[in-house]
Amino acid sequence: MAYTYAYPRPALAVDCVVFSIQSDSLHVLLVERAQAPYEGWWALPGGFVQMDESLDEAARRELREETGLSDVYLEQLYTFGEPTRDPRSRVVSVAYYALVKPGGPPVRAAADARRVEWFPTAQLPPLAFDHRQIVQVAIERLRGKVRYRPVGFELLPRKFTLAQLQRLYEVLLERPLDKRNFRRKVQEVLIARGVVEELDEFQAGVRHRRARLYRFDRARYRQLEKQGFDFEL
Amino acid sequence: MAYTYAYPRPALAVDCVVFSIQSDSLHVLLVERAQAPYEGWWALPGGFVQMDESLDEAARRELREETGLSDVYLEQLYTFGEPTRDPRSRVVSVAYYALVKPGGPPVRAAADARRVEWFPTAQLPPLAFDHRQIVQVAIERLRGKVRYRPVGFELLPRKFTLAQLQRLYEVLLERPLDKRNFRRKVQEVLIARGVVEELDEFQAGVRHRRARLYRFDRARYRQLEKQGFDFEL
DNA sequence: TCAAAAGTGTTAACCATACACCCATGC
DNA sequence: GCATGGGTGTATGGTTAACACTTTTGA
Repeated sequence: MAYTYAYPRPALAVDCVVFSIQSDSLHVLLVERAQAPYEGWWALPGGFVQMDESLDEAARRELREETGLSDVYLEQLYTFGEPTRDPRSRVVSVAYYALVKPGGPPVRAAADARRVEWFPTAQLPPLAFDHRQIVQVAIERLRGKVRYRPVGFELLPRKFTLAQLQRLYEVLLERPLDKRNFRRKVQEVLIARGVVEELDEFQAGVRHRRARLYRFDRARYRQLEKQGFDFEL
Repeated sequence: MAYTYAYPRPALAVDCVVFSIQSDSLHVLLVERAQAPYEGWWALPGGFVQMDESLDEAARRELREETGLSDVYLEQLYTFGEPTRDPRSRVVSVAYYALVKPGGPPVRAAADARRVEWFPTAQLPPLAFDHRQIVQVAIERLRGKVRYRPVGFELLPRKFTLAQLQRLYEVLLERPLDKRNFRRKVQEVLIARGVVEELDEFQAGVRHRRARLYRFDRARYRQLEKQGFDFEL
């Protein structure tokens, strides 16, 4: 089958910058390309948009097909369209970033991906196309967003301790936070307003005092967000 | 001439939400479409991306062709790609927003545009496609951005008074600001650091005390931005 | 001389920051 | 019993917010 148009069209792709936290540092998921161009190079998971799916759907589909991931937090990042960003031909790519919670099923390579692996953002291998730049933009966006929106919870397990939450913020903001001030803030802006729920459950099996567990209430947050809820660490 | 591909491709367009301030309220520039679909409807200026131009270039070209505007502040907004957003066929649109200073050459209709007109954001006519939604997203982005980046200056004349600057912020933030507190803040965060330059010039021809004029130093801001300059009203 | 907007300081409330010790648990 | 991280309150300095009158100009 072939498709013919009166004017030339760029190809349209999506690419995903998938973040997770591992051993207290920010990681990105990369796939090793099985095909030219850049065969054998590491790249962002992604691929071409199909005619009957939205851009968000395309991003989710490609993620599922190439890495096995589903149920992630996904948000559009930026659209990259320099005429020469793909050596073959004009390809415009709508980039997304995704946040994944630890403890889900492990990633597995499939489709066009030979291998799939998590890399710490501080030590990325050379990347195909302009993917290095895309990762850079995604990191900046994430760091900016976390200051005024509670996206960080998407990087934690469903039930988490306040120490985990604090470490997450320290990793993302790249500065140490005071434990007591952090807890007071979380208490008054998140717990008091019901965005974070204090559970009657505790850690188990640790060789020190067990920490209380908490849960993020996304529905409650959405509700407050509409009323102009001003989040700030 | 015809162009043939092995797989179908969405068409790729750009659309621009052009903002200006007029009589103390935020306006958007719309064009009346000269062609189907939505012939006779108001729409955002925009059009299809050509193969040899970047997305930014496409946005600037379309703005120039349809409205005569050039030399505007332009920034990518979001990419809209619902499969049914265009009734003819699949069209993905990379939306931009632009800020224009008052007092430039007047806009003029050309190319596919029958008329060009400024509308206050509070009273927009029915818009073609999903352009109403795009405008909505652009307004939210602008309101958010102005809180932590000095984009507002792109909506003021090159030389402006502090009262104009304050009115601008009041329009964008939708709340009144205290004159003395506002001036102190501008003094210590912008003037003291050289981002805004105090001129030895004053308004003329007003029937009250003449206000001092100021100028935004974009180069100076760029320089500080790299060093992690924390702007905040 | 009047109307209209420019320009200018002080005080009180609030918020952010810095800081140190006891508690519970598993080994 | 000791090592490990969990959990808790207060005092200080800095920032924000509220507030009113005098000045300059053109008509």
